[in-house]
Amino acid sequence: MKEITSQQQRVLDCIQIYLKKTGFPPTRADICRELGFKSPNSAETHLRALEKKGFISIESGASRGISVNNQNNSFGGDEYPVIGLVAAGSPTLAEENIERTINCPKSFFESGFDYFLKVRGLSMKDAGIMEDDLIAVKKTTDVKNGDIVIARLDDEVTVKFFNRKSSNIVELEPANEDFENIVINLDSEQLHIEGKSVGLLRRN
Amino acid sequence: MKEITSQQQRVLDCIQIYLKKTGFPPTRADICRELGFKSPNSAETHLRALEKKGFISIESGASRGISVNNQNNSFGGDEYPVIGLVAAGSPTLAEENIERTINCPKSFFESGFDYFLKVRGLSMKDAGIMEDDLIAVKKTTDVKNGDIVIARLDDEVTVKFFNRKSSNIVELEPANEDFENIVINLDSEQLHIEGKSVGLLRRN
DNA sequence: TATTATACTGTACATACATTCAGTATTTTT
DNA sequence: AAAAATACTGAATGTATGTACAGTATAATA
Repeated sequence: MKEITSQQQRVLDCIQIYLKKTGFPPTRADICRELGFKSPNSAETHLRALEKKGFISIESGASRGISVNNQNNSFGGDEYPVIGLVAAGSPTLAEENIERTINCPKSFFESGFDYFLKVRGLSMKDAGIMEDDLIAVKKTTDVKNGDIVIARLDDEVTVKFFNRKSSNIVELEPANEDFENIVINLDSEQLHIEGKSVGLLRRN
Repeated sequence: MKEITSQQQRVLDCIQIYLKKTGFPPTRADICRELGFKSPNSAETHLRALEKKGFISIESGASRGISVNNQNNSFGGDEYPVIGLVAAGSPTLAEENIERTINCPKSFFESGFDYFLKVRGLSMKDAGIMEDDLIAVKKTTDVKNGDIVIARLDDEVTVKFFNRKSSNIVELEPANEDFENIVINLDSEQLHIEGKSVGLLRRN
């Protein structure tokens, strides 16, 4: 792979952006429109240069027959928000709570998921959940005993094991002996199940 | 999303396969060729039906202007092997050691990685690494003290903290008080560093 | 029973597009 | 100093391609 010029990089970027936006590659005219060229041959020569250098492949005669050879791009998946687990306040998908996004396929965690929750504290450390880990959360209220749930009590959001003791008693159990069980009487207290953990992602 | 007929499913599959193979969507004629239709209008009507039902979008007038709306496909990334951490034997990429593969972008773990290693045992549990977790391994021998490394002693492969005590003494430290440090004298013993952990993936 | 959706073949046509040729100019390499 | 690569404009052309129109036939709905 030879080195790329700045203009060729612009054209390559243009192709990638167009692909992500529309789902199919641009025509020569599309590239001209995006980059301000006035002749389709401007795009053509850049494309041929990119092909010669190995960055793209061009199917001869086919309209929009451009494919980007470089496969380590993160295109193709969705952007999933990373939400900080703040001590107070619910983990909503409001923009101000989104720290950043991560690109990965929806099917990455088996049952699908909705967002990543960034973990604070060590209350679940014996379950292998450490500070700054990202929990893949599936929004659901359908949880079973033993599930790791994202629960909200008033404005406090927490990650704990779910354990229904009786029809009106739920225990939220940490996985760390330094922390106490939280016993909730549903008759007198409000418990919101935001979702449950379906996976975990840690990036060193 | 209404229900799809079997023929429409065939056309949709055809589009996805064509996309994966070539990087751009098929023409009506391409679909006919793939599925044995003799008139481009056969493809056209199926496409319009798929559009009406919401499975695809069609950019009017644009050649190959088909985009698949369903985004939970895992296309676009690479396939990374998952290697079982057997008590004896090195974690090679030989086919017999590959349990399965996972599709994700190379850039998913910041510095890039080479394969997933499936964890056996709890020797690193206080580092949040549990049984059956998948460690993203980057093949390298460039490791620093405190890195979690995949090390091989004779035929024994293990995941531990790396700690170089002196020029010829290396300690491999577990993150579990039930396990002992492994002290290696490089003068008398062979230590192979297979790589280091750059991330972790857990799927419930 | 009439209507709509599905599932095709076959022909035709305007235009969307790739591609070539002819220039001009600057920079880089040999 | 010559050659090759880069970076464009502008015009021209053949064909690749979307799409409409005209049929035929069967199954599913209303």
